[in-house]
Amino acid sequence: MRKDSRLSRMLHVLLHMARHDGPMTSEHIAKMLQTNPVVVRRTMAGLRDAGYVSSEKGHGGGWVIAADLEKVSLLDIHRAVGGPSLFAIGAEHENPACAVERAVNGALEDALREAEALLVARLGAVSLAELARSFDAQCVAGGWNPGTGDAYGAPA
Amino acid sequence: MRKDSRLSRMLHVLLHMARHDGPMTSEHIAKMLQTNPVVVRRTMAGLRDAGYVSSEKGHGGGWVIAADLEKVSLLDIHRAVGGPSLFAIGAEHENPACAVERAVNGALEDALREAEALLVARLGAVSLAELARSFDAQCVAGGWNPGTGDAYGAPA
DNA sequence: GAATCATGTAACATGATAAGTATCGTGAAA
DNA sequence: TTTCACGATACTTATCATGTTACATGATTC
Repeated sequence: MRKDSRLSRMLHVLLHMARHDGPMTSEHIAKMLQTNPVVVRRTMAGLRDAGYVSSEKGHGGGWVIAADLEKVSLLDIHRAVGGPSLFAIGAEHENPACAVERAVNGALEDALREAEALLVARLGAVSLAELARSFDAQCVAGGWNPGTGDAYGAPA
Repeated sequence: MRKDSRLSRMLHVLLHMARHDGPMTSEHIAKMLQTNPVVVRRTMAGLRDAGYVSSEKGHGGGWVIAADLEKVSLLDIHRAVGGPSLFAIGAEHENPACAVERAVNGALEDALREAEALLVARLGAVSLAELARSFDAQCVAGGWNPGTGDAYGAPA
């Protein structure tokens, strides 16, 4: 099953926006993500509704960050893009009549619940600002300075 | 996206088989799962290849358990049905050229890896026999005796 | 105010994958 | 030899993120 990459993509965009002066257009962002401007607008609409970014039309318009990155976690972004189910596996029926099936589903859901709690905790513990700082630290450790420009010509 | 229910379904089937004398036909199993016999054969083929069940053709044929349930974990079943990806989210590109994207993916993958390790540990720690016993215990606690027959007429 | 730029939105196509279905072949038991 | 049950193939369906086209709306520039 193809994976939902909205969270990953939005984090990618937000980090670029953080080190970018002025608005970024959907067109520009789409090139970064190697996709279509409409996909960008569609996905970023969730971030706008949550107040993390804002958008302006017309000349000089585009997207800008509208929140304190220290106060927004990866989990917040996950939820802003729709908070899709984290897992690809699950039970077929919600409330099965069969007692065996209920027992099986209960056991599986226990395990999934634990894993989800861990994942939610991890995503909730990291702010966008921290993620940006850890990127900067990686750059220094790697011996090159990304400066303040876009970094998508960076060495592999 | 619709969730992969193969693990859940196979656990359901195996517990019924454990409390059932003689082979169970794909038709019979399909009714339990509210699906089609072909889907049953397709999914159970993985269990057969792994040696957890065996199948016989002709009169009196069907599926029987072929392994010690104490020695088969939920994780084993997950792998036998194809071991599909556990998560519904992930990164878009495997090895992005963009350094920011690599940093984002790395952070996400760290969190996912932890959650996956926990989930794998939980599924690996429970044997089918334990799952069957916990079902029996639930029955007793609920004040009714499922006996040795099929239990899918059990009270909700 | 006309042209241009950029977002907003609707509608439809695509891709991937589990699941559902129909059909025929094969082998075993009665 | 008839029936039963699995094995295998091919095709369809359902779902949903993603991709794409087209057009409307609003803001800036001239």
